[in-house]
Amino acid sequence: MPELPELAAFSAYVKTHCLHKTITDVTTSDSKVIHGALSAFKKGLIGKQFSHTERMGKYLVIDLPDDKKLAMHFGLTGSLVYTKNDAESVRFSVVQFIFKDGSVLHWTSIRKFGKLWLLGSLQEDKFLKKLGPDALKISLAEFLSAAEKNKSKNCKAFLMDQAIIAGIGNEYSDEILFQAGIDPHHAMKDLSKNTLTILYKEMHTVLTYACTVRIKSIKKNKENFSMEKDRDAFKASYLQAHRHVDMVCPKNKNHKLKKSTIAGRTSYYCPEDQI
DNA sequence: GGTAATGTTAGACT
DNA sequence: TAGTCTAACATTAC
Repeated sequence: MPELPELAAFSAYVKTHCLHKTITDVTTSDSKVIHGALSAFKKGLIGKQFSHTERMGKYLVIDLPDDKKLAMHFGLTGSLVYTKNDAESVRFSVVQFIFKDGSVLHWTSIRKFGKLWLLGSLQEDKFLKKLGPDALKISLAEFLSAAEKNKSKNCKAFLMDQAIIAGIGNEYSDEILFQAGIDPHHAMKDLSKNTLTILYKEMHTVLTYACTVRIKSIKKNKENFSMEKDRDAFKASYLQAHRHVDMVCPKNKNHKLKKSTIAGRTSYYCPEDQI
């Protein structure tokens, strides 16, 4: 689930609860999610403070002293949960950052596909280095030129390719294509310049709106927020509330959504409104 | 109990 | 060679 808007919410969450507090310990129930040796990871964090955090695509990058950084990726099922004390048990908590005041930031994950690692600079990391421009920062000109370079690529695969545009995953690619009225089966070369411009604009509109929804819900819940429970937070004209649920097209109640595998992923779309 | 699941990557394939 | 596609990863929920 964690795509660009969720990452924006995680970033806001860390800023609200975790900055400028000394880390007294780092514990984990499964060190394989930590890149490199656990001892080095702990050593790099204990006694330090988070000074700032930013989202980069689907990665969260937290600043530490001396230009060091902590990077997190959430995989399919990752989240963050902050608790005021270390006695509270948190479901699927895998890594715990314990602060001096007794509060804890839990990096949670059901399937443990995500990863955490320390890096000296952004440039040294092979994953971050491979990221394309952020979906909310890419210009229309860059977007159009990327479309030209990836003519034969399927449009949904294009949106989800982190090396082309960073931050979009399966759910939001469906939502963006739905709002743009584009059939997800198309290759990029099938789309006119005019259609590509609509796609670009919808990418912005959908992601910006989703960011406000996610940030609002993370603030409302303060601690222990869950995004899964918040599907209904999206307005009715969005696919979010209908996929998986009633399968009714938000644009026309007489249309039924279709589920099929496109670009290797489970996709939901309206065969009548997306052409 | 079988199946699918919101991400990424290595390796296979064309 | 380069672009594109598929299987695998680990675990849970339905």
